[in-house]
Amino acid sequence: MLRAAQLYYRLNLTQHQVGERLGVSRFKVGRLLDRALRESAVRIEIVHPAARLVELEDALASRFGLRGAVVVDVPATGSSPDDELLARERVAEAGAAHLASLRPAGAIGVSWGRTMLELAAHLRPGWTAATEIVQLNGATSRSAYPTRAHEIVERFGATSGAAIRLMPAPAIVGSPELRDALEDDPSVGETLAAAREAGTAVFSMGLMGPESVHVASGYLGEADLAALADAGAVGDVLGRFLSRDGRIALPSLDRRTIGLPLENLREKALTVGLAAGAGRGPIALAALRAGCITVLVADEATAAWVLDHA
Amino acid sequence: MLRAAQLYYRLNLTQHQVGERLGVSRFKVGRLLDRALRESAVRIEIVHPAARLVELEDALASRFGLRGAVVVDVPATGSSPDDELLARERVAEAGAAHLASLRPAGAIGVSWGRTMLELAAHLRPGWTAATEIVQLNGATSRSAYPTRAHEIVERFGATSGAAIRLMPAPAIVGSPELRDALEDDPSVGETLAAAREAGTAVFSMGLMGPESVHVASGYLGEADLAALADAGAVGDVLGRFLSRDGRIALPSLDRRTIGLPLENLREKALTVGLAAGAGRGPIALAALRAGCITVLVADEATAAWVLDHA
DNA sequence: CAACCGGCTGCACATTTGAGCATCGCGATC
DNA sequence: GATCGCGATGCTCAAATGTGCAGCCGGTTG
Repeated sequence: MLRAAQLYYRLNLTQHQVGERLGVSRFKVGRLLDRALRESAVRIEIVHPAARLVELEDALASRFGLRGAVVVDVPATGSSPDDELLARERVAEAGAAHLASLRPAGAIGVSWGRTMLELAAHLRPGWTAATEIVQLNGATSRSAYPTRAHEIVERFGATSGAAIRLMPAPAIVGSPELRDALEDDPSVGETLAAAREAGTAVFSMGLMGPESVHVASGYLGEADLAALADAGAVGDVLGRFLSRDGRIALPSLDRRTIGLPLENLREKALTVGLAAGAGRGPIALAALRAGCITVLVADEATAAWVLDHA
Repeated sequence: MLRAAQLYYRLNLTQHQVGERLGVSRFKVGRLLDRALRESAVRIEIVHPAARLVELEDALASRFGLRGAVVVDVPATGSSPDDELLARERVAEAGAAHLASLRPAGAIGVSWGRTMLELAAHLRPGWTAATEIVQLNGATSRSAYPTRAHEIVERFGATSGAAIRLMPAPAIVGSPELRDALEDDPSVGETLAAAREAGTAVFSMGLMGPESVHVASGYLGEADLAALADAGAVGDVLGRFLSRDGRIALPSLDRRTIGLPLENLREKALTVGLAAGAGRGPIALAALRAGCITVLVADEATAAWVLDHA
C-alpha cells in the first residue's frame, strides 16, 4: 500500500504503471490508494500561508449563512494609525476586487466612510454594468471635516457609467421630527426610495467612540456618545448604532438618523459589509447577527475575533 | 487557487463541481490545482509509520541497482541476544514472504545459517513451483554444533515439492588441495554444478569474529580469525569472507572454502541476501559492492547503516 | 461433504482528468 | 495607432480513474 502511494504520489506514475512495477492490477492499485487515503496513511494538506484565510472565510460563511466572505491578510497587525491605514487599504482593495467579481447589476446602494472612499478608489473602469448608484445614508457634514460621500458615489458612477443619486442630508439630525421632514422631502425621499429598491448594498462598519467618523463630522456630541455607551453600542452600520446582539442600541438616536433602515438592508439580495482595522470585531459580529450582511470583507484579526466570539 | 484546493482535496468534489462553485471552468480549476501542486501550496505526504522503511527500500534499490529490497521494522533495536533473535525472525519471515511473492522457478540454491533456518521455517507449502533445491556451500560440521543445513534444504524441498541436492562437505577445509579433491568428487561436484546452474540463490550474511557461526562449527581457528581480521574481513557470504570493498578478504582461505564461488553467484538472475541483526551493516555493504545481491532483505538499522556508509 | 458466506479480484463501462491546440484579449513596442 | 507577442482561456480528444457487478477462492457451518 505504501509503496503504491510512494510511486503514485511521489513519482507521479499512473495507477497502471504502479501496477506494472508492483505486479498487481491497476484496480488493485486504485483500491490500495483508496485504502491508504481512508486509513490516512497519506495526508494531503494545504500548506500555503494564505490557506488559513480561506479557512476563516469558509468558517464565517457557514457559521453565518453568508453568500461569501473575504478575509484579508494584513502584514502588520498592530493598532497604530499606520496599521489601521494599511488594513483599510487592503480590505478596501480586496472588497473592490470581490465586488467586481460578483458583477452586481441594477441599482447599487453605497454608504460612505474612509474604507468606502478607499474601496471606491480601487474600482476599475467597467467593473460592473449597474445602472444606478444610490447613496444609502445621509452625509452632509456640518463640520469642517468632509465626509466625501459625493466623491465616493461619483467614483462608483464614473467607473461603471451608471447614473448616481446622492442623499443631500446629514447623517444624524437633532430631532425625529426633522428627520421625518427631511425624509419626506423629495430631494431626500426619492433617493431613499431608490435605496430601498436597490438589489445591492455596499457599506463599511464604523467604530463606536470618540474616534468615530460621526464624531469628527459633528453628528454626535458627547451626550450622544455617553448615551450610546450606556446602551452598549459597539459601532454603526449606515449611521445606525448596534449593540453586541445586533439590535439598534439607542432607538431614540436611530429615529434621528437619516438613511436606509436596517430592515430594508436585510431584504437585499446582496449586501457587502466591510470591516477593517482593530476593534471592528464587535460591530462586525453585531452586523452579522443583525442579518444585514451577505458578504463580509474583513481583515484576518477581525475575522478571527468574530469567529471566536460568535 | 487555495479555495479550489480546499474544495477538491478536502471535500473531494470533482474539478467540475469546484468550477461550478467558484464560477470558473473546470479547465481553470485543473490548472489551478496544477499550480497549487507545483508551487507546493498543497503537500501530499505519506505519514504511515512504515513509510520510512519503504523509503529505505527504494534508496537501497536505486543506489545499488537492485531488483528489490525489503527493510523490516524491528521493534527493539538494541544488540542484546533477544533483540538479535527478534531481528533474525522478522527478517527471515519477511524474506520468506518476499521470496514467495517473487515465485522463483527452476532450481533454487540455498545456503545455511541461523537466519536461513528461520526463513525455511516460515516457508508456506506451495510457495514456489521450483523443481530443485540445491545447497550452495559446504556445511558438514566437525564440531558438536550442527549447521542444520540439511534441515534447511529439506524444508525448502518439502514445502515446494522440489527435489533436493545436498552438499556433503565441510564449509572450509585445511588445504586448497583437499578442497579441490572434494569438489572434483562427484558427490560434491555434481551438487556444485547444479548450484552453478541454478537461476536463483538465497543466502544470509555472516558476521566476522569469534561469534561467527563458522567458529562455532569449528571451521575457523584462532589463527584464521586473526588472519581475517588483519585482512580487513567484515563477514562472509557462502562461507567466503569479504573486506569492506567487497573483495575476497583472504584468498588463501577462500581457496580452502567449499561451495559456489562468488563470481558464479553474480551471474544469477535472482540472488536474495539476508542481513539480520546488529553489526551486519559492513558485510551487507560488502556483499552489495561485490555485486552478488539482487534482492536485499535487512532490518532497518542495517539498511540505514548501509546507506549511510555507501 | 455440500452449501453458504464474505471478501477479494478483474472486467466493462461511465466519469473524471490531462494534453495539445486554436483563439482571444491585453499590454508592450515600434 | 497598428502590430506583435505572451499568457490565459476553452475546446476536442485521449488517457486515467472510479464504480457496479459477476466470478472465484478460502473458510465456515449445518
